[in-house]
Amino acid sequence: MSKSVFQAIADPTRRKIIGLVSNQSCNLNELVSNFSMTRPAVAKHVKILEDCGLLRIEKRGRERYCHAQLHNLGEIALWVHQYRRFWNDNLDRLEDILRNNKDN
Amino acid sequence: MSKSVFQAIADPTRRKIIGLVSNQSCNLNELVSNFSMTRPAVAKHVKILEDCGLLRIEKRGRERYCHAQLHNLGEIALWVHQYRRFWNDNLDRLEDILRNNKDN
DNA sequence: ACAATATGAAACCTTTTGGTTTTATTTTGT
DNA sequence: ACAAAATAAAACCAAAAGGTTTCATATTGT
Repeated sequence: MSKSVFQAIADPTRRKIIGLVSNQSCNLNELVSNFSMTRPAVAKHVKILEDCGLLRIEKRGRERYCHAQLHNLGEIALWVHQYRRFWNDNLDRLEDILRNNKDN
Repeated sequence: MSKSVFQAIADPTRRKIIGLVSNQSCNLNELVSNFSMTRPAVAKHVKILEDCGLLRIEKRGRERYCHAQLHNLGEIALWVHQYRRFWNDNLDRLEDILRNNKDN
């Protein structure tokens, strides 16, 4: 069963994977070298990220290149966004400013 | 052991609780009436949210009022924010606009 | 051709998670 | 005073999560 994006980013290892591939696409072994766990463990996390669309796997010979594909994080951004008044009033001001510059 | 905010919002029930109390503070029983699970189950979720600072419990007689306290969501917003270019280029423009209006 | 490389997949294990039922405690209304 | 209400807390349980080891498969370099 495929997880939600919320569940996907709940795990620190997966967030680190996202950080790594967002910086530079790489294959599984390169990813693994950044962690102190076995390759199958990292592979599972990659699979989960792929399943929920946060990662794209490009088959290149015997290697699999992992590319960040993070537009689904928009769902998180949207959800958090509705509560922004709880921690940052300035963001409301920012929206006002955007509205006033609509015609730029 | 207290969970991370990322873990806290991974569960749909907890996100719903956040939605409910952000709209209006209420006690446990009022919360429970919104779910088809037992009160102890909801109470556990509330406890988790309280532990990671997303909920404030006000003791009022024999009741416990739950208030949203969502500034810790800023951590999520910040994390997601760094990847915004992956799903919405307009937000970069928004930042530019903000910069240009710095002295307003 | 074939050893080495990069990976997938299955079987297994332990801990965590999300739920339940049961019991106890504190506060309130009459 | 005392029954009802609101909750806390503990014991328990099944399923999911996160890891491991082991084995199989496809691709590459020499």
